Amino acid sequence: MRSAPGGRPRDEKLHRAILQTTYDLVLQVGFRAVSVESIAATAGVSKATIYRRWPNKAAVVMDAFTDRVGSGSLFPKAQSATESIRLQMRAMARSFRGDDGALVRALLAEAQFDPELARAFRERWTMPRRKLGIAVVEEAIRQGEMSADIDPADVIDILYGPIYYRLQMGTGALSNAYVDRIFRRAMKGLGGKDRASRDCPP
Amino acid sequence: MRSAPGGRPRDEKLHRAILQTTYDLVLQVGFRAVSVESIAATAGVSKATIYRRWPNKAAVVMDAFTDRVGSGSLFPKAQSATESIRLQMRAMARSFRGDDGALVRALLAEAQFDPELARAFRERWTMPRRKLGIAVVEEAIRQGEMSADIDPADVIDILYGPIYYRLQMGTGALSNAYVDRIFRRAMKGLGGKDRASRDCPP
Amino acid sequence: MRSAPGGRPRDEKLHRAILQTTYDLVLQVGFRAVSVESIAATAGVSKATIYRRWPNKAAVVMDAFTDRVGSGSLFPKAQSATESIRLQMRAMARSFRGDDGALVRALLAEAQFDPELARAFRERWTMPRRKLGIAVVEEAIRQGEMSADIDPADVIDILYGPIYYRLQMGTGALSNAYVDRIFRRAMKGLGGKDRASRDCPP
Amino acid sequence: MRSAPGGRPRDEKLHRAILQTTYDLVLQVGFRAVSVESIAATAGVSKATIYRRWPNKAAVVMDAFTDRVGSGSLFPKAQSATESIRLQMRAMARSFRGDDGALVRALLAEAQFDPELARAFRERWTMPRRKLGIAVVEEAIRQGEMSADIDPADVIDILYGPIYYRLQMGTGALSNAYVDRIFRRAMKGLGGKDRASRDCPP
DNA sequence: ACCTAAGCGAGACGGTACGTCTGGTCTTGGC
DNA sequence: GCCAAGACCAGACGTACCGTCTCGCTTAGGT
Repeated sequence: MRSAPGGRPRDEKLHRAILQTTYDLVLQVGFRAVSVESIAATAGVSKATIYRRWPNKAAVVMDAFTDRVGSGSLFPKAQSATESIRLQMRAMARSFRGDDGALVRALLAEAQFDPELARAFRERWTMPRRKLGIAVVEEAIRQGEMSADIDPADVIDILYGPIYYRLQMGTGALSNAYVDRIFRRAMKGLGGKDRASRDCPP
Repeated sequence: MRSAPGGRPRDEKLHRAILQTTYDLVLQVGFRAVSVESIAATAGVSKATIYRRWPNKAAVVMDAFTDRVGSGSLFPKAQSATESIRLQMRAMARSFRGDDGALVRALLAEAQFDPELARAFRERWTMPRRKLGIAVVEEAIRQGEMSADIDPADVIDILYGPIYYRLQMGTGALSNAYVDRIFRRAMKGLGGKDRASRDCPP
Repeated sequence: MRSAPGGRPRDEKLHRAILQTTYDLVLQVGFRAVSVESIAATAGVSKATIYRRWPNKAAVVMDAFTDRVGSGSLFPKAQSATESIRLQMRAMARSFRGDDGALVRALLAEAQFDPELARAFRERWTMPRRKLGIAVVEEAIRQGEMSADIDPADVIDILYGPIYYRLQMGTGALSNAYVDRIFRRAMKGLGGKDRASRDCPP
Repeated sequence: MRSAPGGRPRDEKLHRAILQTTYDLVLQVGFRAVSVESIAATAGVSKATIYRRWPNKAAVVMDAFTDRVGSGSLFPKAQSATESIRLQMRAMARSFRGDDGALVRALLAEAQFDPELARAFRERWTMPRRKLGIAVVEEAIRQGEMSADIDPADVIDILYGPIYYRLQMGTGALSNAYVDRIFRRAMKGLGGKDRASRDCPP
């Protein structure tokens, strides 16, 4: 078994510089207006260096983004699991109101045209968050805060679907009030007075 | 006010031919791969003719799409208002599984980069459906099928958010089963024990 | 029978501007250092406009060159046909000492790597001159100034071959004295005193 | 004389391997299509190793070429000095019809853009051959086969100029017949009537 | 029956970015 | 200290679309 055959290693400083530049550029002028050429020029790097490391602009931006946001401790401690979820929803909405919102919108949009990016977005943004969320939901179920007969993944969809929906549709602000309303309503259910008789078709 | 001094009127056949060609092309090769040039060439029309009528590709595709789907009779008759909503959710999921899904994904994605398209998408796709949906929700409330203290718009977000979420995230299939699960769970609420006894007695 | 189907005609001013710019650039910085990009930038023209009209840099330079030199009245009037040839050889040598020399060297060199350019060079530079030269040689033969049993094409090769040779090899200056020497010697023949007996192998 | 101060000596095997690879590659795909990278890759050598030994591609090819052809025994023995020249012209034409022709064309062409290569080509190809040729011409003059009042260098130009001319212009094949015609005509001179009676009596 | 404004096809144009390629230099770690 | 490997900067390549424009031709209305 012979050792690796040599060759100059990639320059990690460059990596960081490119991602930083990319992040800044995207926020300044928007995803569409950023080009690989502008990233290269701004970062003082040749285009080839970028294409050696990423297949296209979207991949660079994806990296620049996930480098930033990480996948860290997302669910704040709270009195209960459900309360932790509510706070996390608020935190996500808040971040969507800022720079992250623009990036998530752009990346999620671009992913609709680029299967590889879609995969990356799912693996590096969506799924880590879903997994954390599902764990908290399971805890909530264990604590009896949520029904036992529930699929945790559905809970995530019901609670977070509306947030992404507003982010993209622009039907209204992603305010804390909105988040709280959605949360409360989803917890209580939409059904009316005598709902028991109706919402359980045989 | 002077009268129009003559001039040749727009050719309506062309309009239809262009939209038809556009629709077909987008389905064949995808939104990204379609260019105004390819539409013009395929439709046997000059680029100028297209740019005389639409500001850019997205607008043409938007027209081609809404021309097709209309905003017609969306909520099927059913035993109850809530049941009508459920059936409509199923219908939307079904259409999202087909060609419409690809188009809605592409248009919604593109709209993230194009405020004008975003406006058009909202006005011609999102809002008509929301309005119909809200009306049905209001009817449901009147009938006591849904709580009186609810914002109908939130109901729409909670029920449809998850559908768009899956459409774009690709976290799972938009099956009827999924739709039913989301619907039932949203109606019942996510909350646990203390309400479980009322929800679905064995 | 309908007329040509329209379309915007090429802008002739642009054509001239591009060729002029190209010519100037090549003389300033040399063939190799000129790029299509620099031509476009200097001429205030987009790259696409150049590529719409020529397949590559060499073709532009070829055009720029032949546009300049034309294929005009090359053989000056003189007392005799042979004298006309000598004067033309001097004229060519003189032009090779100037800008044309650099261009002919570059184009002939580039043509060694580009069959299409080679064809163009032959058709637009070499052959027109050869044809004129051959006609004058034929006149010389008619006038008894040159042997009757001679292939005029060989005469051109013998007289002009050395000029191109010096142009490219750099073995010496293309002076009038050199041209005259080559001309006189070629006319008289290389053979010595008793050459008749030797240079006609049976 | 100081001893070598340590350090690893250059690997001569590598040198030969690189030149061999280069030669083969150039013949296979042509001078233009060969890059230093392709030579390095094919020879299993790093680019740096090549750039450590030669300044650029042309220099490598130049070496690969002269390594092959040498400057060896060029003028065959013959009955007379002039006949030796004729046979050498044939030999050169034959070699130009083969692989060497392609290489000489490419190198001479490239030399038009690269003064250093031009110098090398002159010193290692052109001048050795010219010197040998001039010596033979001087011998021919001593033997009375050529005029005494002649510059041997001009003889070389007149006889070999046409061969290079055809090699590059592509105005016709470099056949033995062509060579013989040029040789005979140059020996006899192009001039007409008054000398015709002396030249080749029937 | 004109007349005239506009529609139309064709396609040239200035721009801009793409992703690829090569040239020549430099760096790392093994031998 | 040479080597293979290969990262790096620089910058041209030729292509593809964009959205605008100009050119002549055609075609309906208004008079």
